Amino acid sequence: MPRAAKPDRKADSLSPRDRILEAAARLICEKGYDATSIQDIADATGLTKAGLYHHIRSKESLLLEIQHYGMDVFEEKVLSEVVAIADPLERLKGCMDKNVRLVTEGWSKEVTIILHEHATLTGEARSQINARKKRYVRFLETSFAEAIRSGQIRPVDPKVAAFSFLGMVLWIYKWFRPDGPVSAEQIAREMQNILFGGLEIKAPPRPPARKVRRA
Amino acid sequence: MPRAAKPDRKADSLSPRDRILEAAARLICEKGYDATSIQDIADATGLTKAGLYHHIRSKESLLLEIQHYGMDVFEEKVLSEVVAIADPLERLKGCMDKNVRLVTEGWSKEVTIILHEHATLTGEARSQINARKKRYVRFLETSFAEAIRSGQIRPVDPKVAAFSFLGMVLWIYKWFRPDGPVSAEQIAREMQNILFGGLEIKAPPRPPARKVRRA
Amino acid sequence: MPRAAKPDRKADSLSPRDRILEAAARLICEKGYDATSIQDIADATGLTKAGLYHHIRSKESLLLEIQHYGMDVFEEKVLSEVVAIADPLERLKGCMDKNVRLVTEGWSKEVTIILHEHATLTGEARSQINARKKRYVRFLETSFAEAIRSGQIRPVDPKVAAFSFLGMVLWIYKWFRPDGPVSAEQIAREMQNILFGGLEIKAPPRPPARKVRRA
Amino acid sequence: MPRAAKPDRKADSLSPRDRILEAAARLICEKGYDATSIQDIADATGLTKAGLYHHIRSKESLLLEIQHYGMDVFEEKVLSEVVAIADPLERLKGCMDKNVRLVTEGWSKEVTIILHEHATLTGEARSQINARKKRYVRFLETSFAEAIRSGQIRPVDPKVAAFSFLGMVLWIYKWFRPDGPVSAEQIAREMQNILFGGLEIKAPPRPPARKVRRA
DNA sequence: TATGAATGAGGGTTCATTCAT
DNA sequence: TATGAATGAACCCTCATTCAT
Repeated sequence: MPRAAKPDRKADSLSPRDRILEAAARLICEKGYDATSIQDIADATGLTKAGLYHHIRSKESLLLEIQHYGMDVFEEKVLSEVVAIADPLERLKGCMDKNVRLVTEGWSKEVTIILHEHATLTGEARSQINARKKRYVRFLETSFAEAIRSGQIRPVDPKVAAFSFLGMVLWIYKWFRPDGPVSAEQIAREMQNILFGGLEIKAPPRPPARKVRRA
Repeated sequence: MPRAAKPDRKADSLSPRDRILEAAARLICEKGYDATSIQDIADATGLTKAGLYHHIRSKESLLLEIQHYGMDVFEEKVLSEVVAIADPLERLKGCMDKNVRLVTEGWSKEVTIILHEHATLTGEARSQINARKKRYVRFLETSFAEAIRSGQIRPVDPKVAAFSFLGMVLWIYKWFRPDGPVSAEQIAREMQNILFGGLEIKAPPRPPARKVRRA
Repeated sequence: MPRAAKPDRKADSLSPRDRILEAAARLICEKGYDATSIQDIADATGLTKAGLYHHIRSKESLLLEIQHYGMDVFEEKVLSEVVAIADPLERLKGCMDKNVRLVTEGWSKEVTIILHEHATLTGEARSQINARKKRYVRFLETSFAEAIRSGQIRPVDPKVAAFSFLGMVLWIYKWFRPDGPVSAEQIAREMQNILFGGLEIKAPPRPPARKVRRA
Repeated sequence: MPRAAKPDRKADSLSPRDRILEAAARLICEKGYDATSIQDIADATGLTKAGLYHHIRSKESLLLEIQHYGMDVFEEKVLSEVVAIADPLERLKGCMDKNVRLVTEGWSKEVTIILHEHATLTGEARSQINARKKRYVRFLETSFAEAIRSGQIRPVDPKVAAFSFLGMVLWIYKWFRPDGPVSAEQIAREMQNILFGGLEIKAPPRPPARKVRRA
């Protein structure tokens, strides 16, 4: 399993194991799991097919590992950065910012695979990944519920809110192009604005507003 | 063997052709295009592989036909219902409502396939479908831009707004279960609320502002 | 079986049967027997595959019939024209002339098929055609032997002479193009010249030769 | 499994690759390309179909390789042996001798395939082989033209002469049987005799000879 | 570690032929 | 006669995986 804490001199100094994961992720992301053959991965790593099997147990285990790795990165780059934020609205905004950047900046391969090959794994492997995904959904749901209770955002269904958040953010992998007209920063800013700029109850307004109206 | 003498509520009275499309859509939706074999589809329709080829030209043509059919339904059930709405905000709200219902009520198979197998078709076939998809994106972008110009919603990037809309709505296919805790109606209502209830510039503020300007 | 004695107003007035044979011959000549499907022949005749089977017994029977028909035409246009010639050398020269014309002028399709699909038929069907071919070889051998006995041509092996004759003449189907630089007439004349102009013993030499034998 | 420790006179010591080519050539020669299945070739080599594909790229590539190999052998055993002969008539006679021996002695399989499957290859592969064939035709044409200019043979059309030469010689593959009544040597001798014994202008002898006799 | 060779299973597709209508 | 539908057998080829070396 690739550790994030590494000399990190880029792809050339990686262990064979990591070079395989790297190549597999690239190919599976580009062509899909079924359309990527073991031969493709062997070619991309300069190994023979049989040689490859000294490093991996099976094609499916590769996919599982890539998905776990993607979740590792996600949890490191997104979740762990925001879990400690006490204010639920700030937590959600931070989460959106980090998540947009993850999807748009460099880790899109693994994320794309997790999203696109969501039904390829089966049995235990599938359950493992699904459990990790559900943790994230629940984290979002909980945060939305908190923000509603605290009066920071309007009372909406937390589940629908969480999946709306996810849909907006994860859908990005289907249309974003790094060399396109919209930058990652713009997307992060605009999406925060779109979802929270409206959703959010503009703090002073409401209670005063009521008072004013009553007056 | 299809007997004509039957109550025939649904699938039983279809032409062989349509029964094949129906079965193929179901299987491809469930397992993915690559994981669905011609044998699977033959089994599901009670034909032999060779018999199947009496009705279709190739596996890929099946996928193309399903996707075109999905786009047909989409354009009939969603686009054609809202294009004539003059008010851009109402148009967008109506569009969201119709689209959510399409995704949640019965046509999800074809839509799912269009979304999930977005890179499976190649060449001319792929271009055809992509062109139809892009029409929808542009329709949304344009509507958002109009609504911004008319002052009905806050000034956000129309492209990001359009893809946020799409992400929210289309992502539904990944999590919605008809027998789940959230109904299709709820989703439609809540998502309208989430995206426009916030995005929209609340009416009261504006009139005074206008009056002031006019004054 | 197509009769040669017909109104002969060309392809349009033919019986379905003959239109099938005509189309099959054309296609099999162009693409080969294995590469020509029953569907191809059905398409070319405007029939359905099943309709075709009302007129023919099997694909192989079609090939047999075409080959028999080719042999019919050959015997009518070549053999029957020259068998009665008493002088063996004149007979051979006439035979070459007729044969070259047959191969180059209009009946090349059936002849090509007989030559190219010489191993496609099996069993009884193959034997039938082979028997007819062998008759021709023996006819040539006999004629060469006669011409040698009569002192008209030099003493060569009649079998090799016969197959040389055949090779020269039948090979034409591999290289002749009606719109090419060499006309059918030229070929006929030149090949007579090449084979007999040389082979033939020029008049004067002969008498001495007899004397030698007598001595 | 190829064991190295063996007397190994012929086929047994070949590389798997060559054993495949050998078997394929034999089968394709016997039954034709279309009628020879990959399964046939696999059976003949003791491999499975999938195992076969470890050594070859496709069925068509096998045919191409066989044809190129046939041309290689032809150029080595025929062309290279005679190109250097200065006298054009001697060159043609030598060529006929070598060519007859090639067709009758052991290399007939590949030659037969080149001749019979002349329309099976397509595209680039076909062009490659055709180019090599055409070189030979031009070589013969040129040699005939030279021999005519030098007054060694009577003035005939070089193109027709070249194709007559080819027809005689190549047709052999259709009728020659190693255990038949005519030996390869006989064929070579007789065909030289038939084509050149007559074609050739008996140099000074004839016109003077006549005068002398008359005198 | 590494590999060449091999394989069983299965992929999509085509074929000549049949038969109820 | 004619046909739409169907089929069993075969087609070429690819796959993930294994194993002796």
